[in-house]
Amino acid sequence: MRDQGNQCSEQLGERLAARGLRPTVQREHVYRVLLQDRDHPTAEQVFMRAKKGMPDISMATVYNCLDALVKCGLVKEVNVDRAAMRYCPNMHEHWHFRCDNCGAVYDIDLPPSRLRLELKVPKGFQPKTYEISMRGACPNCAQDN
Amino acid sequence: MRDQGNQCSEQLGERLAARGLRPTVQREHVYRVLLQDRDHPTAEQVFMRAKKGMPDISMATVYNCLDALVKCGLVKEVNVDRAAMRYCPNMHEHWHFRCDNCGAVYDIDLPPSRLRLELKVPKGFQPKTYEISMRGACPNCAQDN
DNA sequence: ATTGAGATTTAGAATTATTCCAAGTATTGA
DNA sequence: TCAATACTTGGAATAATTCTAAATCTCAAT
Repeated sequence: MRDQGNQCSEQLGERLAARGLRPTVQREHVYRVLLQDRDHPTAEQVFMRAKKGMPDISMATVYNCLDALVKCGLVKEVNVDRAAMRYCPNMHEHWHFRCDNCGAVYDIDLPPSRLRLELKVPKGFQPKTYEISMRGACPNCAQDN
Repeated sequence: MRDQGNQCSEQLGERLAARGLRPTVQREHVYRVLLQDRDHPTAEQVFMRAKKGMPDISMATVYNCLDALVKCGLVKEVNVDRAAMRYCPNMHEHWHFRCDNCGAVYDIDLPPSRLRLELKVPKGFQPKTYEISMRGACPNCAQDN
C-alpha cells in the first residue's frame, strides 16, 4: 500500500497517453487525492483537498482533471449524468438506459430474473431503494454509425 | 388506456393524503404531464409542457409538485441524487450505497454472482457502462435509530 | 537544447439547476 | 363560515458546472 505513488503516476501517464491526453502535475495530484480518501468526494471536496498540496490549483482545473481521469478510465462518476434530474412515472421494477449520443432515457424492463435475489448488501446496511442505469448507444443512434 | 384521467386523479388523491399532502390541481396536472409522454423529462421540460394547459404555473410549483409526487411514490427520480457529482477511483465492478441520513457513499462489492449475466438489454441497445446504486441507511445511521 | 504547435491551467464571468422567500391563495377540519 | 395550515407564485439566492481569454506547459521535431 505504501509506494503506491509511482505506480499511480506511471499508470496515469500511460492511460492518459492512450487517450491523447497529457500527463500533468495537476492531474496526478488530483488522482492522488482521490486515491487517498476513498469516500466519493464531490468536485468541491476534491478541490479543497487538492489545495493542501497545491495551493494554486483552480476549481476549473479540478473539473478538467476529473474529466480527464474519467475519460481515461481511472475514475468513475457516481451519478447517471451531471445534468438535470429526470422524472419517471413508471413505478414497476425496471431500469434505465441513457443514450450517450442523443441523451434520451429509455425504460428497460426487468427480465423475469433472479436479479432481485442478487442484490445483497453487507450486514448493517438497510437499503430502501435501488436504481440500475446503463449508458451507451440506443437503437436509433447505434444504427447511424 | 383511455380514461386514464380519473384513475389518475383518484390514485393521486389517495397517495397524497396518505402522506399528509394535499391534492391540488397543479399536482394533478404535473402528474398528467408525466404520464402523457414517458420520456423522462427534466423539470424544465415538465414546466414547459405543463404551461400548455396551465399557463400560470410556476417553475417553483413544478419542483414542488415533482417532490410531492416522488414523496408519495408515484414518480421516481432518475439519478442518484440531485446534488453534486461524486468521484470514485475504484474501477473494480462494484456498486454504491448512499446513506439518506448522513449522505455518505459506500462501495458495495459485487458478490461472486451471476449478476452480470442478468443485465441483458433489448435488441438494438449497445450498453457501454452500467451503474447500480442503492439508497437507505448505512450501518452507523441504522443503529442510531 | 530550442522551438513551435497545440494542450492545459488559471481566475473569473456566465450559465444552468435547484432552493429559498415573502406574500397572496386555496384547502381542510371544526 | 372560519381559523389554521399547506400551497402557489415570481423573483431572488445559491450551488454546480461550464466557458473564456490569456498565460503556461508539454511534446515532438529539429
